[in-house]
Amino acid sequence: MNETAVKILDVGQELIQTRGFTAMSLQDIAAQVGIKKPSVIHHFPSKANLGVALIQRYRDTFASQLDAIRTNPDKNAWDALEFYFSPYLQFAATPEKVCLCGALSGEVTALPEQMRMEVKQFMEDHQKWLKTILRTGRKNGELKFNETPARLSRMIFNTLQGTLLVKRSTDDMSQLKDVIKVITHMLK
Amino acid sequence: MNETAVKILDVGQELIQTRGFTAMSLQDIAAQVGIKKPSVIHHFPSKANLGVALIQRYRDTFASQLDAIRTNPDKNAWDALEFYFSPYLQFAATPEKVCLCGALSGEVTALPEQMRMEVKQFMEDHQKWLKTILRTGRKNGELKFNETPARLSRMIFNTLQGTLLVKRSTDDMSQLKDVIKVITHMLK
DNA sequence: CATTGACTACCTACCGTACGGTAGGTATTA
DNA sequence: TAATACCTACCGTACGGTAGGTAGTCAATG
Repeated sequence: MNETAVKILDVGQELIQTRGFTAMSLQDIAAQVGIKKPSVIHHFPSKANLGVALIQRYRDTFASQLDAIRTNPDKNAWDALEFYFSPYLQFAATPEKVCLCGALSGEVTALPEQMRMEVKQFMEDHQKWLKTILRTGRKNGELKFNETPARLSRMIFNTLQGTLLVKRSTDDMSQLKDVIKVITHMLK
Repeated sequence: MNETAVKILDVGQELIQTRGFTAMSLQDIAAQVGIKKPSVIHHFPSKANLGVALIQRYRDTFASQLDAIRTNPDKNAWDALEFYFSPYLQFAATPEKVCLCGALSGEVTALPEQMRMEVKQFMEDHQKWLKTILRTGRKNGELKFNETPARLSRMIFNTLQGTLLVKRSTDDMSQLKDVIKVITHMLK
């Protein structure tokens, strides 16, 4: 993957996170990268293909980072959770960015099927990772809660995703801080 | 508001809830209503105007129903909450429908400003209503929780919105049921 | 060592399609 | 007669994508 292709993915991802896939055009991407529209197609054979590549990269980046912290014996459950919250806090610090897959979830039925599958996989990955952290964290006595880890992991993931979207729509940064506080209290 | 205009709003709302605003065309609406595209414009001067009218109607319908149950002395906090959950459960029972404003939240920055304002107002209305229910419910001893009503109302609303979107993307109905269970346990 | 051929990255020019919206007309009703 | 609801025909624009060409890189070869 060469430099231009990476730039295309970067710009495309940012545009989806801020505007959505349907509302983003190849022309928009080309302009921000500094090339012409057909050159985008030269690197990715279609918009759908670009979309898939972009989610895959996003998924992989998360997967390797989350895996690293999960298997690191120096990191406990609270370290892992704090790490997990950090990208949400980073998105929320911008005026318009949300999670890539959260952004896509609103128009998921208008997406090519391969993209739908990637979005689904992303969500299942994250819920599964959270479930593992919750289960082992409770076993170690670091976390305390009465729900099943499966249910609680869904609650946490869905809340964070929903909160980013609501935060952007209401332009109210305290949404995310409030929600993370509640989640934290639920685990003590 | 005549019959055709109402049908246009109905179809438009359904299309946004299932596909999104950007991905929905006036032609799509016309076809499902059984008229031609310029006739849609005859009833609503622009797509943006239609979008605004549609959210306003959605907001008003919720507002009057939520107000009715809030001020009804025969209904307690649990009645109100159960009532509030019901539309989410109805949406989740379909394969593709989410909350109108949840659907729009993913592409909010690509929307005309008036629509953005309506979406924002919807979310603030709902969070405020939930806050009131939580506060008075705790005062009456019906609900028990340690968070502030403000924080918890945000958590609940954002979770329900996020869960509908995740449910549709993952095609997993149990997402919503799990989350409602967790919310219920949090209030007991 | 110079020439060639294959490959890559990028371009201009263009295609068909679909979009939101307009102009202007007809039929119906009050 | 005036207003409403609807139509056909059309406009300009923007979209995703294609065709075909240019300039540069680089390895193989006479």
